Amino acid sequence: MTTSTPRTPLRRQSKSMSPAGAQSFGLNFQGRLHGALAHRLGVDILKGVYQPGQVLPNEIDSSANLDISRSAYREAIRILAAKGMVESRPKAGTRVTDRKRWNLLDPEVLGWMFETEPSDDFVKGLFELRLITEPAAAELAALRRTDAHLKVMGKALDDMDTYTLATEAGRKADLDFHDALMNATQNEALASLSHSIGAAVAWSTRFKQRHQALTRDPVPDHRRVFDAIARQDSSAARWCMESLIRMALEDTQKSMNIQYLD
Amino acid sequence: MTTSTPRTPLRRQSKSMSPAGAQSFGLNFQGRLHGALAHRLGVDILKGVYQPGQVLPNEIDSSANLDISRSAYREAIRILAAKGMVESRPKAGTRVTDRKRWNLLDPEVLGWMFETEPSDDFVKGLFELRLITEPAAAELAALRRTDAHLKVMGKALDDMDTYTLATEAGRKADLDFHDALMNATQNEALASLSHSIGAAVAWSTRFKQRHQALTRDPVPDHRRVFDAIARQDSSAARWCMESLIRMALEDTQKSMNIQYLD
DNA sequence: TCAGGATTATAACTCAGACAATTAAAAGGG
DNA sequence: CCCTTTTAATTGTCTGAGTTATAATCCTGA
Repeated sequence: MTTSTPRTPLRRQSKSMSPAGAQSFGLNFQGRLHGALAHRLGVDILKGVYQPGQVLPNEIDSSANLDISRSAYREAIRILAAKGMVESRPKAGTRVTDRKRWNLLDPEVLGWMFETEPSDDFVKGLFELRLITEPAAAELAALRRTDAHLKVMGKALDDMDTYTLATEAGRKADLDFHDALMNATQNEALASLSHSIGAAVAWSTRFKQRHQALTRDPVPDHRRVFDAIARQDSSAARWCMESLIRMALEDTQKSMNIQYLD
Repeated sequence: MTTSTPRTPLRRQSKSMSPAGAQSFGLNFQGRLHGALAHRLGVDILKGVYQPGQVLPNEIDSSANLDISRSAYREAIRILAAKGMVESRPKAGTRVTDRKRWNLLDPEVLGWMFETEPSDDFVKGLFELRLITEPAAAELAALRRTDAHLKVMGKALDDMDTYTLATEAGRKADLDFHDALMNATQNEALASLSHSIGAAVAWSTRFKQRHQALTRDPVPDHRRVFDAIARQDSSAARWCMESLIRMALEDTQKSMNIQYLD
């Protein structure tokens, strides 16, 4: 029990068959060792396996234990450092930074978050943030949208209808809709934020799907938002978006708390 | 003129005197080659020296031209990739990703943004985002703050008063105030967002300082927010925060446009 | 006993050169 | 013209060495 065996084989098994299972399912970063390791370490940090303040074993030992080269290991650490999760200094080692410094809104970090069961508080916080930003965004979109934006949103809405949130294509359409809406706000910073949150929401949607069949058809809610934006009714857009998010929150909470109640 | 000379000497000049100038002034990442390079490339991408879709010269040539090792170069690229700014694939090379995928709210990226004169639109967008999130945050803080939060905020406020925004200590106090406020909201995601934006605001404050003496004493505005939160008056907190940001926006715009007008 | 400066040991950092794996693009075959 | 095979360019990975920064220790002197 001296050498801990890796939980899942970090690297693709020598020359085995192609792993269509994970690769095709939105989990990118596969096939690159440094990415895979960053992923694993990131998840471990988020799970608390490595706690803030704790220093990781040094490069030599770590890479040896993981049976990868120092280069690959270092690149993984560089990725985590770029996301504010670790900090390396000569002689002092690499230590997990304080939680406040983590870039929780980084799309990849959010993805890692939803890999495990995210804490109830965090999900609530995320929806709270959505309730703050997205209605405001809808309002701006209603004021600034062009016909081009409208067309993209309409297309996405139709796609959501034909496929559903149960399919990958449907979830992509959902993302497209929100992305187009954010583009319509003409605010890059806001768009960037919502892009991140959107990714997280997509993860949570998958999460919901796993735990219970989707209760509600989300398309009508979306269409109300769309219509309001189309007729440039900013206050209606705000209100409809708010109600859309509240619905989603309700669904999510139902599917999450179901394991706590009874 | 075949080999382009580096603009600033990426690496510390062999054994010259210590560079207290930059190091002590909030510019971290110095002294680490990969960090310095990521910084330079990041700024170049943001400036449009490398445009989205463009592929960078390959690792071998790049590292040779920059006179650094491939490892250091690769780690720099890994950092940029982690921030969504580039994407590498074997045979295809490393290309600058679409602007929409950049993590503009990453604190480091925001820092790079303000390194050069950021576009007027971007700054406006940032303030728009502040106007959306921070009043809402103040409202939540008023509802959820504990005495401990209040104490920290009060301390920061006093510090802002004694030092001013003209000093590093004063700007830090400003950051502390906003950070404490965000902690009071008990919303990690919101706090993470505001931490990023706060960093950007600090940069823009420095920017303002460079171009004109600060016109207004910001402490009274902050104190009004503080008082509202102290007495748990959520709507007042929202309103005061909104007005605080509008003032800051006004100052910033004045100092930015001054170079266009006459 | 303690403060401050020199020393040391440890970690990250950088380097060089080789080989492997991936894949876009070209070549070839039906 | 489409599909398959080959090729070649590029990133990815590995190894092993030396360098540099710095936390911790030791030492000196007050």
